[in-house]
Amino acid sequence: MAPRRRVLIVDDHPLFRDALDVALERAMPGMIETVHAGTLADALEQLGKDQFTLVLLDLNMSDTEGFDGLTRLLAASGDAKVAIVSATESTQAFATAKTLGASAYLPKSLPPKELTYAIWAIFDEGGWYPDFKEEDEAVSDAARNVAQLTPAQRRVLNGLAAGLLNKQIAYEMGISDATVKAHMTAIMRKLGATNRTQALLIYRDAVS
Amino acid sequence: MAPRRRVLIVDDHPLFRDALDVALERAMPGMIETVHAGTLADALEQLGKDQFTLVLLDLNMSDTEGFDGLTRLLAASGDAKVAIVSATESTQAFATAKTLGASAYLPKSLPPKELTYAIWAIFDEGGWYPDFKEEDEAVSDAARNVAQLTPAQRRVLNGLAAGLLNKQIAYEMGISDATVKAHMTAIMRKLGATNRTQALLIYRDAVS
DNA sequence: ATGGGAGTACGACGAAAGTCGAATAACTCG
DNA sequence: CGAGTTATTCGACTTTCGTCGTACTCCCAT
Repeated sequence: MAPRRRVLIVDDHPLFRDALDVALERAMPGMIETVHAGTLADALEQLGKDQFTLVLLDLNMSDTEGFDGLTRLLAASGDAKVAIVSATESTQAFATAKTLGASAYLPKSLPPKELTYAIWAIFDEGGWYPDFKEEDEAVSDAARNVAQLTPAQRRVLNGLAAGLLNKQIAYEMGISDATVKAHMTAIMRKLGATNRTQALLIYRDAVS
Repeated sequence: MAPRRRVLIVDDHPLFRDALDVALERAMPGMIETVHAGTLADALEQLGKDQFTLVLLDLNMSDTEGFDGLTRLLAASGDAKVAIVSATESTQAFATAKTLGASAYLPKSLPPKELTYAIWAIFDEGGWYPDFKEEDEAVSDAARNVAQLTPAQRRVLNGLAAGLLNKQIAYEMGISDATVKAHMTAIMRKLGATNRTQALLIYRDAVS
């Protein structure tokens, strides 16, 4: 008999966490033990306390916007695989998640049967992605550039994508705005932009 | 017998102008007289000289980016209807074109038969649009806000969407950067943004 | 004609963004 | 363990942005 699996479900919507619970139970009855986390902070705390086999992360959380949470979770997850659950289902989003290191990408629109199959694939084959062909060079370029940002830079970039001032980003991150500016400079260099507007355009292109 | 129709084809790609020529001829053999324009400046000049029944405008021209050309053309077109021909086919683009006053929107991917039908519809019913349901409130809101921008403001906004500095936009428009800033302030007020980053996000949301 | 009301244009000033250099921590690799 | 690399942090300067007041034009409505 296979070992019991511990899965951390990270989603700010309790109903949706339950839905994922049910889906996991249906896919592997009695084999899975789940822990719920309603915020990213919660999730990171749980990961610090216990070992998990898999983390299911909702990308569109109020706590953490975009791919910021993914990298932070990946950094803290140790051996656990991280699977994205998201309402957005563009090939760019798939590609970015894959490049960043997510093991799977489960669109919320996925039919129950395919979801079950995807869960099997995650445990048996190490991952699962929707069918998509790797996009043209330009798109992968942008995604690759975004992928090589550091966690702090990614958080700054998310602030930018929310239309925030450096000062506001600094407050949210608990650092000085001088630091945010330094991060912003690094971001622009890595993305090949000369100002924040261009950086935003490139970023939107990569993750849209 | 119906009167002869004069159509102005505005596209910087000669091959594509010819293709539209052929499509028009196939839809209404012997009924249509066309004039070609390779740039927006050309088109405006032609509109000044002659009367036209219809103007076919390519949105993605090197001369004029985005919906800026559309409003300028609408202002100069007098009685002529203006139909958009474009490679982008998002509902937002349709909605924005419609709100700005374009009579039709012809995606380049349109099959020949439907294109023929669309041309008939433009002349007989006054317009044609791809099937799309009016999007949720927020999107229409953004489109409506973009629609109420003045021509100069629209050109500034296009510069912003290209990632340009105010100084660069000023050079392209042949005005001082102080004026560009004034336009930018007006744009942000109309779009409900507090800085250029937010303005860009709202704009991208409206026309993506 | 004359008085709004837009639209466009500009200068000046305070605020925000971006650059440069430098210091500290954390991590890797021989 | 020490050396080198990278991430993060910040302060000081310069450049760019955004606001405010103002002026000029055009239009059209009373």
